[in-house]
Amino acid sequence: MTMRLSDTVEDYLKSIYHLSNGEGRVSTGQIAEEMAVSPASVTDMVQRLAAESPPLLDYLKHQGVALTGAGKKAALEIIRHHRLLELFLHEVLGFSWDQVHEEAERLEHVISEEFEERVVVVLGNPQRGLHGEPIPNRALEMPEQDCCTLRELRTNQRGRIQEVDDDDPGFLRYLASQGLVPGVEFEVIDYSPYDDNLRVQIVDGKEELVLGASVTSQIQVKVLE
Amino acid sequence: MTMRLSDTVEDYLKSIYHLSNGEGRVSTGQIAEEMAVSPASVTDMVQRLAAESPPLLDYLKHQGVALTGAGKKAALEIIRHHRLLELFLHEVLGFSWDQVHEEAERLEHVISEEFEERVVVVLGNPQRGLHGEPIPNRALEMPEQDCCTLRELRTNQRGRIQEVDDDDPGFLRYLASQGLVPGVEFEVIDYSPYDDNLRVQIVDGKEELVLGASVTSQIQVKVLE
DNA sequence: ACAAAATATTAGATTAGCCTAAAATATTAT
DNA sequence: ATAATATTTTAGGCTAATCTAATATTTTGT
Repeated sequence: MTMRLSDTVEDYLKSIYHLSNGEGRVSTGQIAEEMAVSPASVTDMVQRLAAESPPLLDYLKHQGVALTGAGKKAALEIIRHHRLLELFLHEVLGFSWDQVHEEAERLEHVISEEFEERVVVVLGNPQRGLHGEPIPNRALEMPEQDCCTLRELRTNQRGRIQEVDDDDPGFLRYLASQGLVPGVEFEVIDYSPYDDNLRVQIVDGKEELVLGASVTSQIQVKVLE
Repeated sequence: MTMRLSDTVEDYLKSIYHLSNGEGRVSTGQIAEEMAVSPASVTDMVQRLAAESPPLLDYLKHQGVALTGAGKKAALEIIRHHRLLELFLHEVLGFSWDQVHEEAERLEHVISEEFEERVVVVLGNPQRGLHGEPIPNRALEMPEQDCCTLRELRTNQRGRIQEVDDDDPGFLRYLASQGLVPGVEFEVIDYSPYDDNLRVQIVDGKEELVLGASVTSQIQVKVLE
């Protein structure tokens, strides 16, 4: 009896997916942090979701939770909605890339499968979202990704930006202003071990950029060569 | 302190608007019927809404409720969303005229003013919805309507269909199949006082149509001449 | 290995929105 | 005018989602 999930439950599943990348266990504390609710609320909720039939979470006291198959499906459905909506809001309604997240965050819970499918048709069945995120396919399978964070690269490594975090408008405007958008290729000129700064040269770009760890850890890249 | 209204509250205000046409008082029983909840739930809710500051309803025990200025504004905002969305879903995403209502019913509560405004731009600031309903303007004023129900017309009167009820997909498909869509002109050939049937000839249409009261009372028309 | 610190869980409350059953008030029909 | 019927309101309860405060468990540092 797969009941309609509340917006709140969908948000929990989505957060857990993001924290675990769909695989391992995550602590209730991490979830509380991510969702800005008290740890007690999280414990309560994860116990309820683990008690559903079928269970959406696998919960072990003091050992955190993992998504079950059903929980992962539900999370991917919402993530698919979110990414399709962000693209739709940009392409069809002209929202800027820093505005789309907030709007999609509300719409993702209420659109029908009919709406989803019509958006897919209008957009031409896109494989990646506005910020480079892979879009789960109709069968709710997430495409395999071969990436790491820019933070992990070192001097002389080259790469291509695959994906950037979509939830902070100010950060997104900053990235756009620096030309740090998905698809762009670059080379790491220098790594500074003390502050974790990277000096980066964008291919065809003008000056080099110096990027701190809080920036480089929010950019997913594919290493070239 | 005009707090964000819940979806439920918005639905109550919308129902009250529809039952009262924005003006008079409506009984708690009517609201309960319209919203498919118990009369006790309605009493509870209307008392809360009348106690808000500013009050959204004017409530007198055993005498029903009327929308206040604030309540009417809130209702019209949702109605504007609904009608713009129906048109958008049809024009941009290709939903059929009987599918749009259900989808708009959910979306109307979550779209931002930004979304609303971008839809207005894409649609060219439309004055009427997909089913002929007037769309409240940006200042949330409802255009004056000069209409009555088809049911009130009699033999030899001519008219133009202005608006049809949007909430029953089956009814809408029936109307479309009979050519009874907004803008169409017709003449009443005969009125039958016993069953309230009307014989109607559509201008440029083939055969006459015989329409029962449950159909004619859901069609708004403008009398011609 | 054990005390201190950090993290997680339980217990007890609150709020919104709904319900049913009982009581109060209006309306209608004779 | 009053009894019978309708409608409306009150009273008491339920569930989902949250909170704070108190307790329990795990992890860490010496």
